[in-house]
Amino acid sequence: MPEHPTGHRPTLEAVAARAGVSRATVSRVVNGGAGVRQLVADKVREAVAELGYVPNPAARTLVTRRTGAVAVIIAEPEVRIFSDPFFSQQVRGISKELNAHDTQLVLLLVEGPEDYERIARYLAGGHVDGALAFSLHADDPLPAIATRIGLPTVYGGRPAWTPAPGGPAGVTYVDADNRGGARLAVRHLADRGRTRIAHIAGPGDMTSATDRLDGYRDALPPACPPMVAEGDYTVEGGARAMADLLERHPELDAVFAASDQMAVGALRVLRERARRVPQDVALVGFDDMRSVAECADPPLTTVHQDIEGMGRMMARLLLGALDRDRGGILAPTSLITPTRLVRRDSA
Amino acid sequence: MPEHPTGHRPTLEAVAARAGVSRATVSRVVNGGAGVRQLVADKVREAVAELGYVPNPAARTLVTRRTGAVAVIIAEPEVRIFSDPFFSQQVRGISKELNAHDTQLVLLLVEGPEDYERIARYLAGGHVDGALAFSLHADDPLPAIATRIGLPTVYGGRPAWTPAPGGPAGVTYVDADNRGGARLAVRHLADRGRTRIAHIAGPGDMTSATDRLDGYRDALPPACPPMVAEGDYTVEGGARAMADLLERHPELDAVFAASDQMAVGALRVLRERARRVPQDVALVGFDDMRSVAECADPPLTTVHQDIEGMGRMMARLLLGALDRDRGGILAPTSLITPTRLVRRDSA
DNA sequence: TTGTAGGCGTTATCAT
DNA sequence: ATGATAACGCCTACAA
Repeated sequence: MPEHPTGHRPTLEAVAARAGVSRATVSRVVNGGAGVRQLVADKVREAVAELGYVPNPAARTLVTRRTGAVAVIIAEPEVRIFSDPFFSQQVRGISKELNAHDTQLVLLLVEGPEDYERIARYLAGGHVDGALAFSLHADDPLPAIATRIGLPTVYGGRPAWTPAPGGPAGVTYVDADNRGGARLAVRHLADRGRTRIAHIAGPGDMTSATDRLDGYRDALPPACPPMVAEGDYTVEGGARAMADLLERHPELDAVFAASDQMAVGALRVLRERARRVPQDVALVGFDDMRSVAECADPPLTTVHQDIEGMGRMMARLLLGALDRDRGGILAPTSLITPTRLVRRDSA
Repeated sequence: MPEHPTGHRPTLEAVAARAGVSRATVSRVVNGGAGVRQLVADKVREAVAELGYVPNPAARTLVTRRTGAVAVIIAEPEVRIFSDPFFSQQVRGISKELNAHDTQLVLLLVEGPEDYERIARYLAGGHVDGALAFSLHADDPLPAIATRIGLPTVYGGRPAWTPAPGGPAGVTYVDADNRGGARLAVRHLADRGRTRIAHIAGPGDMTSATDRLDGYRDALPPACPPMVAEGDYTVEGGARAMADLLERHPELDAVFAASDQMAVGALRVLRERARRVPQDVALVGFDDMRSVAECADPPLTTVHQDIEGMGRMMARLLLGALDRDRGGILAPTSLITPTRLVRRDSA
């Protein structure tokens, strides 16, 4: 196998010379080889192998105007991305789908507001053919940037400025059925005979949190008054919310937490206050992060969502738009993936 | 602010025409503007702004032979990457450093052995100027690929085929002082009067695990017999190892676990067996993953390492080599970052 | 089916 | 200090 650790790599020209054909023919063979005689094609492929030829992507991009890369933009405060396997899974799904289409993943981590300028410049530069963006808060400048540049973009999770699922979106996004999943959780609690069902909600500026809160309200039995405390999707936040809830509503007999992490925090506080789970207080989480839910004590009953699958869908949607038309008009579609309840021991 | 959602973006040519100068001058201004009269430079910058000109990276790469991107290659079985904030932190450190140098991060996730062909092709294609690679097992094909292609590469964690730290490396890598950290942990246990100190080790084919095991052996008091069980860095693995240890050595009064995750698993088993922590069994972890160590019950005493810092160092080493010489001979250096003990309640 | 030739947008080497 | 002009490596009409 030829090597070119230093010095210059062979070009189309070199392969052409070696195979005794023109550059055009080599190009055809390299790009699928339609319309080239079998015999000639074989000769070219041989030359390619002998010389260890690899196409120069920059040159290719220059003429085709396609980079074969998409950006994955993750803007999230440290606290979450550190402790949350959520992104890892979603990125993994994306990566699988992109790999299958020979497309590269350029990771753009947003550390602070000042980064958006850099990111805008990058996207405007035409380094990538499209973008996948996550967890946008209401004031996120990214959508405006993407729109201005005309960059096909798929969002992960319903963007905050978007009407509730079902309504016209204006953008393309993939999300779990947060509201439906929350209903599942609360209904399960009610079915188990609980009548004082509280909710530990996520941050009010995230749609996953508000959608789950809506689902909680939907499914709450008429006789049960809403009891809600807001956390921030972290273990600590869940613990604080639980303490708050116990203070205000000592009579509660069930809790639906909007994330497994918060459920774990709640678990800790409940144990400290000597409330048994599930006997005294039944608890249901959300996310079904196995490393969290299964290892909790007791293991968490929780709402499962296919995170990796959502990542794959995002990539698929984008790739579809990319090779359908190169202008990149992405039909505003929202794709909602189903959730289901996973019963373990906490409820 | 001009937009080019569709149609063609302005080129150097257009800017030159608008400013009434040559392409060469515009190029100079865009690239720092040395050797151009102030007046002319300003005129050019104005034209750039008016037209919303952004350089075409492909064209630039074609002639400079630099992409301004580096690959981050992560090869790890699902089980870890899902539950481990380790990579997130390291990637974050890398991202920060790369951003500061206007360099892009291309993420290459290795799903299986069959992926190496794809990755080799990608790296050989000259899409990136260098690579950062993680957690290589002994038989990983990546180093051979990187060497063959002549791609400057920095490794995260001592590669398995490499002699113990201190010896000649042959490659450049950044690692924590695993051995020293393990000594810290065991010494702390001994100082607290423990005389039967066991160890839950990580996978035998990872240097972080074997180095920590070596450190355990180093610091073990002469009177204390080595008691070791192997886990796999996961909560479950830690639980199994702990159960195993208790079976074989019921007399143990302290445990040093090679990761916080495994320590959490151990914690669960100890509680099930009614051994109090730290009274009956003192426990020290490794990693100081805050989300894990602080939230454990009791909070874990553990060995801290600066994971994000390690990521930054990796990037810094690579970038340094990249703009020092463009051939990319990276002096084989190993950089070992210090560890320290963080005392909480488990020991 | 194959070859010829032009151009993609930039940097870099010369002159001037 | 500035401007021509030649690469850089590839794709793609168009011609043969």
